[in-house]
Amino acid sequence: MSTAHLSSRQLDAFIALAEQRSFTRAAGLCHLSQPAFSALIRALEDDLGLRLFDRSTRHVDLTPEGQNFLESARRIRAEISSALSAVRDAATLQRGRVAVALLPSLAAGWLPGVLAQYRAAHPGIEIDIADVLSEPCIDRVASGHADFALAAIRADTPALQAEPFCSDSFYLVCPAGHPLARRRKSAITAQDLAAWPFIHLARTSSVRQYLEAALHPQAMHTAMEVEQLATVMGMVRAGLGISVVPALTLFHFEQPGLVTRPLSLPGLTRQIYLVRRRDESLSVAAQALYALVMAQRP
Amino acid sequence: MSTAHLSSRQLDAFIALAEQRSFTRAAGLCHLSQPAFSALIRALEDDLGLRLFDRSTRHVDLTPEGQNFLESARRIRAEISSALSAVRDAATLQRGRVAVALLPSLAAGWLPGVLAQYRAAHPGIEIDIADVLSEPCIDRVASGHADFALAAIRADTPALQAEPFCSDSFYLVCPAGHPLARRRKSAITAQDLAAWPFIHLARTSSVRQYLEAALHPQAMHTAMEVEQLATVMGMVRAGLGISVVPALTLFHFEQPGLVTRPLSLPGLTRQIYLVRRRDESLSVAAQALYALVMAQRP
DNA sequence: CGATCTTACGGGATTCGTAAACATA
DNA sequence: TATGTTTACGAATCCCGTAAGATCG
Repeated sequence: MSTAHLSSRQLDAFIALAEQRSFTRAAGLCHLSQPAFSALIRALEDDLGLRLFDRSTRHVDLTPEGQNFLESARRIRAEISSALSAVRDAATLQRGRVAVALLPSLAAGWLPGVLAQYRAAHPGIEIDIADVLSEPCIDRVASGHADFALAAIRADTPALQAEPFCSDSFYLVCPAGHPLARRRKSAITAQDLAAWPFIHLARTSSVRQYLEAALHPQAMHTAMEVEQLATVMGMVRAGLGISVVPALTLFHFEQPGLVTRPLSLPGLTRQIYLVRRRDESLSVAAQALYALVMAQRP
Repeated sequence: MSTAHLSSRQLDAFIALAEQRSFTRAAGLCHLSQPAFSALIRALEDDLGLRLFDRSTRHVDLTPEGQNFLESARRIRAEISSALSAVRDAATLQRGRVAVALLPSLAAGWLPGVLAQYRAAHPGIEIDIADVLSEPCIDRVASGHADFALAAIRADTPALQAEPFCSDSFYLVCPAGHPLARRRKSAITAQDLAAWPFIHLARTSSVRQYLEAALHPQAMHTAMEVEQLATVMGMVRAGLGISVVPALTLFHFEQPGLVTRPLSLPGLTRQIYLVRRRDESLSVAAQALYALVMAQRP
């Protein structure tokens, strides 16, 4: 290997001289004095071991080897320029990509406002949202498909790192005019809830698990078990039962004919965590979204 | 445009660090002290405007942007390396191409020995020989298909430049035992030649033109007009006539049953010129062949 | 505590710009 | 002779290596 001391300024100087065919003009383009420019070309030729230009005081022209090198030089400069602008675009958030996985409740109710700000500030960044349950959220972070996740699982492993993001209290949902709707929140107990037909989510949902853990050992009067919160809403509105859902999902229930009431039952608080890969920094685009997400946490 | 002060040493340093994941080891590979290497990486990061590595005292790892840049960096380094070795190979005559146009007589008799030396010295150089008449020789130089030519035309134009290469005297060719074969060369005149049937080359050949100009106004006794010197040889050997050919073509006539005799008739000397493009330097490969050709001129 | 990266700093090489010398049309 | 390149040289800059400081496992 030889002393490859090729700098991009030498490349630029070479190309400028090849195009201008004049040391004086090319030196001007490179913001150099003409003698300094001349030395630069000389150094390049010495490095390469041959003359790239035939020069007389009146004429500057490429040698045959210089012509060959010019093609390579142009290609290299284009590559460098493209790589440099790519990385600078990434640094200045003009280009890039960020991928987030988060719970559907956060994705529908809280996230859109945050993303609107993010997109307004950084319109060039591509955004990938995965609105999935907690477990696939974690999987996406672990596999590298997401930069970070907001999920209800405290995933602290050697590979992953979790920090508390927000806590999500639970609300009673019932038809307007329901007896429980008139109670003060402090007065509602697990037993009160058990007195009415209850619309449950599926056992796989984290909401259901939180709920059962907090109400234990009180058994609920299960009227129905459904998959979607929108279905819960419909059932409650139709008077088929009541339900309890996290605050972050209340946007589903802001409907005429429905009433929501905060609950304060011991242990009935869902914790949301922000999960990312341990010992791996976020991309600039992800970092910016991370900062915004933390600033706008519910 | 920003200050693109990207040097190939920075590229090498970046790639080395990305591969080694250790400043100390990478610095060693780059023949730098570790602090100097560290400064190099810092300067690169400052230029680009973002961090390429996450470093703790125990761990060095690429940032997401660093990973993207690594691909570009590897591609750029490969391009640079390839361009550099190409131009250095050209400078050291390990690769390249040279194209020469020259008269068939020179190509058959004199050139092979020269080319054998050239190829032995520079086996990597591709050689293109055009063994054509003078006019196409000049055309090839003018059109850039040949680096230089050896031809019988003094082609001094604004674009072309000719220098005398060698002079080619003429020889009588006749069957062994022919009366002229016993003469002393000084004694042979144009009239002597005119007394015998003469095998001519075509009027388009430069040999014929030289011959007619030198013998003028003596009219020859034309027995036949053929295109190829080998045909002339056959005809003369068969006793159909005599002929006069340049010394450089005598290898055609070194045959049993034939005799050659130098002629010294006034003006009967063919001048060969080396023709090249004016104000354009020869490639290194062509320069080397040029030097050899001049050193070995007949 | 040990290995490793960063900071501090003095010396040396590189490179710049001005000015004079040189070359060609 | 005029334009444009090269050479000469003092000065500013950049870069390297040694040594001390900081940090993480």
